This record gives sequence, C-alpha cells and structure tokens, in this order.
Amino acid sequence: MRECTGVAQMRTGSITQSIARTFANFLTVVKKHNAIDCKYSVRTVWNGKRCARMLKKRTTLKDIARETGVHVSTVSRALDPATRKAITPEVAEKIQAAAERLGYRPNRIAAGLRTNRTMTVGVMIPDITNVIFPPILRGIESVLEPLGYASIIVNTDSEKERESRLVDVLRDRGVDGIIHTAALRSDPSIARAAEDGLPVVTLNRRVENSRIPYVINDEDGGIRDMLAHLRDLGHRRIAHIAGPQDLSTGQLRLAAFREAMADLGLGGSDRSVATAMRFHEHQGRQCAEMLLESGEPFTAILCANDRLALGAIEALRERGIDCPREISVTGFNDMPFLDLIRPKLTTVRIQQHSAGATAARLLLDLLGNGADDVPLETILPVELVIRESTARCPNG
Amino acid sequence: MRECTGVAQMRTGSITQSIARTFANFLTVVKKHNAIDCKYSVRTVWNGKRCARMLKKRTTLKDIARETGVHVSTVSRALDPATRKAITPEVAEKIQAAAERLGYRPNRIAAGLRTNRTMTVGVMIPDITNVIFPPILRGIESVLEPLGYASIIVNTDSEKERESRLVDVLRDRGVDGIIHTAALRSDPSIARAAEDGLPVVTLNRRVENSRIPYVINDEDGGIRDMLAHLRDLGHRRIAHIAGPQDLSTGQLRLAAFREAMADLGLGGSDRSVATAMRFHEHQGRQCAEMLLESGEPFTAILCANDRLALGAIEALRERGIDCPREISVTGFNDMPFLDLIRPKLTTVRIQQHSAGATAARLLLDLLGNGADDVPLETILPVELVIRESTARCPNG
DNA sequence: CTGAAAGCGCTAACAC
DNA sequence: GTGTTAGCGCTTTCAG
Repeated sequence: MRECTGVAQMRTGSITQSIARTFANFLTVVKKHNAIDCKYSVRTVWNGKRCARMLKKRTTLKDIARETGVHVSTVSRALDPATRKAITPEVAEKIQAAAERLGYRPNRIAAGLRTNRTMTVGVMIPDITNVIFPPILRGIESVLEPLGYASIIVNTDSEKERESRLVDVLRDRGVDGIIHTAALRSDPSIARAAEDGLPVVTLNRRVENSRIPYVINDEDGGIRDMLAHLRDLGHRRIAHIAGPQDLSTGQLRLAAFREAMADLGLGGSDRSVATAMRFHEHQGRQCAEMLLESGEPFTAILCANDRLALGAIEALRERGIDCPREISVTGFNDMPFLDLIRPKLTTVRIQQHSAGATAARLLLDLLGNGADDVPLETILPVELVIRESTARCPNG
Repeated sequence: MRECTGVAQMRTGSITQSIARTFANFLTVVKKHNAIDCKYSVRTVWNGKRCARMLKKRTTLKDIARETGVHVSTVSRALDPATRKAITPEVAEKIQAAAERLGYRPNRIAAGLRTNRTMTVGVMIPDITNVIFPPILRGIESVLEPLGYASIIVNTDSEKERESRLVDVLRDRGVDGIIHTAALRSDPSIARAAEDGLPVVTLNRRVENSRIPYVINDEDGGIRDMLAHLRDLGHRRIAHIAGPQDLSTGQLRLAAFREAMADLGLGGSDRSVATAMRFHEHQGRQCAEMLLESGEPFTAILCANDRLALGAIEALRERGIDCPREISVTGFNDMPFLDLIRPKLTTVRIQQHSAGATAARLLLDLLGNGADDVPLETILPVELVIRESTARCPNG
C-alpha cells in the first residue's frame, strides 16, 4: 500500500487522459517540495460514478410568486424586512411561509446587479502567511460579517504589478469597498479606485497625496516607550536593527528611533543602525553580526520587529553573548507564539484584531451605514510588554 | 499629544453624533482589550471634506458600442477571446482599442447573472488564526487565482450552526464551488449543498455518507513512522496525547497510534493515552501532567499535534524532567516557527501548500475545467522531521 | 459576420 | 396594498 511505486492506485474508473494529467500534477507537487521523497506514494481512490454536474435550480422570487398567486414584486417586498410593513400581514405571512417551504434564498448577485451593492468587500494583504495578518482579518470579519458582508481576501506579496491587478479583480467583482493592509507608499491603483468613488480604507500605511482614511499603530509611541524602558534599565548605547525602508513600519520605526534617541540625548552615530532588507530572522541575524563587527559599542538592540529580534538573539547566542545579561534585545508587534520562545522577548504589542475592526468600521461609515464624515487618520495605541530579553545594563 | 485624556483630537469637522459614536467604539476597543490602559489616547484626525460618495460610472459594453458604432453583442464577442475569431479583424481591433481607451473592465457580476458562473469559490476554514491554514489558502490561491478565480474565505470556528449559515452565505453569493477545510464529521449543510449539485471538495476530513471528494494527509503513515523512529531509539513504553476526538485529525491519529502500537507489539494500556479537548499548549501541559500522575511508566510521548507537544515539554520542564534526555516528545504538523523553539521539536511534516493546491485542482475538475471523472480520495504523503526533542531511550 | 431581442433574478419607480 | 414596467450589464440564441 505504501510502497515506492509512484503509481496511483485506483479502484474504479478508467485511465483517461485527464487522470494521467491529474496524476502528473501530484508528481509535480511531490517533486517541487522535494523535501518529500518517494517513501510514500500518493494514493488516490476513484469515484466510479460520474459526477452529476447538474446544478439544481434554486427557487426564485418567481417560483414563490407562482406558488402564492401574487406578483414577484410583492414577494420581494414581503421578504425584505424594510418594505414588509407595506404588505397586508396575512399575505406577507403566506409569502414567508412559502419561501420557507421552498427553501428560498435570495440571489445576492442578481440583487447586486440591480442595486450596485454586493455586500462584499475586498481585503488586500501582503501575505496571509505572515502571522500578524490573520488576527487583523478576524477583526475585520468580526464587524463586517454580522452585517451580512462577505470579504474577498487577496495576497499582494507586496508586488506593485500584482497589487494593481488585484485591485481590478476586486472591482470587477463589484466589491462595495476595499480595506488595504500595507498598501505601497505611492499606490496609483488604489488611489485611482478611491478617486473613482470606491470606498477605501488603508491599514498600517497611509497612501501619500490622497484623502484615503487610514488607521495605523502608534509606532512612534511604541519606540519611545521601549527606549524609555531601556534607558531606565541603564542602557545608554542602543543599537537599532531597522526594517525594510520601503515598508511603512520599517520606515516609521527607524524615524521614530532616531528622533526619540535624540530627544533622550542618546543620539548615536549611524553606525549603530543596521537596516534589514526583509522582516526575517535571517536578516536579523546578519544585521546583528554587522553591528557587532562595526566596533560601535552597545548594550542593547532595539529591533524594528520581533522576527528581526529573534534572529539577533540567535546571532548573539552563536557568539556566546548572553541575552539579556550582556546585551538586551527588544522586538515589536508581539506576534503569536512569542511566549514559547526563550528568552521571552520584550516587545511592543500592537493591536491586531482591533486594528482590523477599526478599519472595518471606518469602511462601513464610508459605505454610508453611519457617519457621512469620516476620520482621515486613526492612530491605535500600543502597549509595552516587558518579558525576559531585557535586563539592567551590565555596567549601568 | 499622548496624554491620558481619552478625548479624540480633531483638526477639522464638527462633533456630530456619528463622531461621538465612532469614538465610543474606539473606547470600547480600548476597554475590551483591557491589556491596554489609558497611557495613550486614541488619536483621530478628521477629514474636513465630506466624502464625495459618488461612484463614478464604469464604462460598459454599451458605452463602447456607442463609441465604435456597432452593436453591444458585437462588442461582447470582440472582447471575448473565445468568440473573437467570428469577428472581422479590423472591427475587433477597433473595438479593443476603444475598450482600452475607455478603460473598460467587464462586470463579472452581470456576466455571472447571465452565465451562472461567478468565477468565485468559497473556502471554509475553522480559523484563519490557526497557523496551519494560511499556507493551505496560499496553495488554493496558487492554482485558482491564475485562472481568474477569486475566493471568499470564511471562518467557521468549528461551530455547526455558524458553519451551516456560512454555507448559505456562500451559496447566496453564487460561488461556483466550495473547498471545505476541516468539515465536521457529519455535515448536513455541506452535504446538502453537494447534493444540490454544487461542486464541493473537503480537505483534512471526509464527510461521511457522501460522495464528496476529499484530500487528507497520510496521518496513519505519519504516526507509524514516528513510532518506528521512537522504537529505533529504544523506546518501548510510549504514551500518547491525543487531540480532540470530534476533529478528524485527533480521531485519526489516535486510531493510528493504537493500531501501530499493536502492530509493533508495544500495545499498552489506555492509561498511557490522555485526550486533549483542544489543540492547545495548555491542554498539552495538562495531559502531560495527567500522564505523569497516572503512574504508568513511559519514556516517550507521541503527541497528536505540535502545540500539544509544546505544552507537554513545558510541563516536563516544570517538573525538572529533561526533554529529550529523560523523556522524548514528538509533534505533528511541523507548524511554522517550530525551529525557533527549544528543544527543536521532532515532528511529522504535513503538506500544507500542496494540500490546498490539490484540493483546488480537484475542484477545478469538478467545475468541468478538465476531467469529468474525479478521484474520491486523495491521500497526501507526510514526512518525518527529526530534530532535537527525541533521543535514545535512557534505559534502552 | 453582425444586429435584434430575450432574459439571468432582482429592485424600484410608478400606476391603480 | 399590490401589480406593472423597466431595467442593472452581460451573454446568447436566432435572424439576416
């Protein structure tokens, strides 16, 4: 059963071209992720019966109109809570009963064509695989779903071309609005959509030269608080591992770091700043090594994000430098699972779920479900989370 | 700027009720996640200009028909690659040029109403926040998106009632098909949808008494391999922390454990099995404690999932028992970030991205974009990942 | 090869 | 109160 044959096992059905092709796909899969060798074969069992691909016709307003002997529009009215009051109670009840009995479900896409409201919103994120986005999505969903909105989520991979294509994809599907998480710095496609009157809210980043409402975290406050914390522990020489400068967070946090250092009178040379190309452990490690080799002395590293911090700690460990005893390291975001990793990282918690919920509420306002005037800028509070990766400065 | 006022700061705009309400929401947010105290106020800056909520009319086929002096149907034909060949080349070119110039984008909603194909699929997952699902989603997207499909993702939270409502939500939106990740064991709503002719594929679990194609991982093989690995290390007394028995994975893995233990001649008492209510570290810890207190001797714990294993290791550490020196612990799934946690967990890697891609391909086949005969069962291979949490049995 | 016309399922003016 | 009518934007016969 689990021998290295590389041949799909079938119970019924004939070997058609499509089967061959399908199986070829599986082989490709196995090959591509070549972590997996041929120890197991992919097993497939065939369904003998040809799938009856006949979509059972849904019951429509017309059906229930015929059933109850009234006009479609009456049915429509009786079924819409907003217009039901204009209908004789008995008739309305009869109609509702029939609808129930026939299992009527409104066809939102037909309704959408008529009303120009699909009750669907688009959500653009860089990559769902990045752990900070799922909570944001749940936050968005938590306010939109109860109101009957569904969301189409797309991953931009932070690629300009892909992103602009996806904006079009969403518009083609007639979304009522778009929540854009981590838009690019200058973002013509989303700006154009907004100009065309499509409600748009951005999260984590502001689109320059636009009046698109945005919600961001108090990056500045987070950095300041973290720096104050380090200073209180006696640290004076503090290095920074900055994030990618083409991403909002990377840029904002670096700026905040420089400013706050100056304000605290700790302004150092730029040799105590290393900039990562990506928010990745590996980059954090490299940057930490660069900092160590620069010769610039420091007793703490403030990192622009948790993953960079994790990498930095790894680099220190490899050189036999203890964190936090010799060098304190801090992160940003408070991503999930952080408390399982030793030493537990001191970091800045950003609101994830709430950020999503807030953006969603803004979008609703834009959609006219409430305010007709909407805040341009919303800054969400952050919170310092002190754990084990920071300690009193050794010579402080 | 960052004082504890609790009052939103505004630049322009008047304090209307809606503003007050919106701000009340923010306060609620802050309150609810009361991890965040009043150290920072939420700042909002108001956009003075009332948003012009006039959706610019999109250009339609009619527009470009008028522009080029031909009939809408001709335009429709000229713009569809499949029917373009039936059009005089010059006319077709003129039409395409006009479409380009006017920035024409087909209205998929309208097309969908006509053709009954929305080029949208529904994807149901328990919870996007669970790290194993995002890669699955990317896998699905990787095959569907290039073909022009968008997906509506919904979180069921594994609640029956919610799940069945969401199936309806998806159907109302006219999705062409549904990929259901971790459906419930007996799942009337999705079964009904499938019976009604809606293409459905399930991932991770089979819906009983149905002909719904499903793709699952080789749970059995994974457990067997892990057990063989432990046996090779000299372990004979092996405990199991099982997952929730109402979830496919929990149930399958427990059954596989029992069977494989028997096959290896290691069959133990049921006192060496503890069952978690949820796949959560906390539960893993509790179960490990139960096992230790049971008095049943063991030198290894095979856990139904990584998170349980992480919890178990935590429990051991608290009691001063070293993993892996004294007791080996193993996981399942190989979730992201596992290699950052010490000791690095020995586990079974399941295909995540590929599983999604495979399910998507099956759905495509069901949609008629290929085969008309589709495998009922597809079992994906798994791979043993040996890291640091397993070691030779101390007295072995 | 192209135009005319019907209609997908629903909503919303406007009559009566 | 309820029926009539006219589309939303597109596809797809059916004529010519």
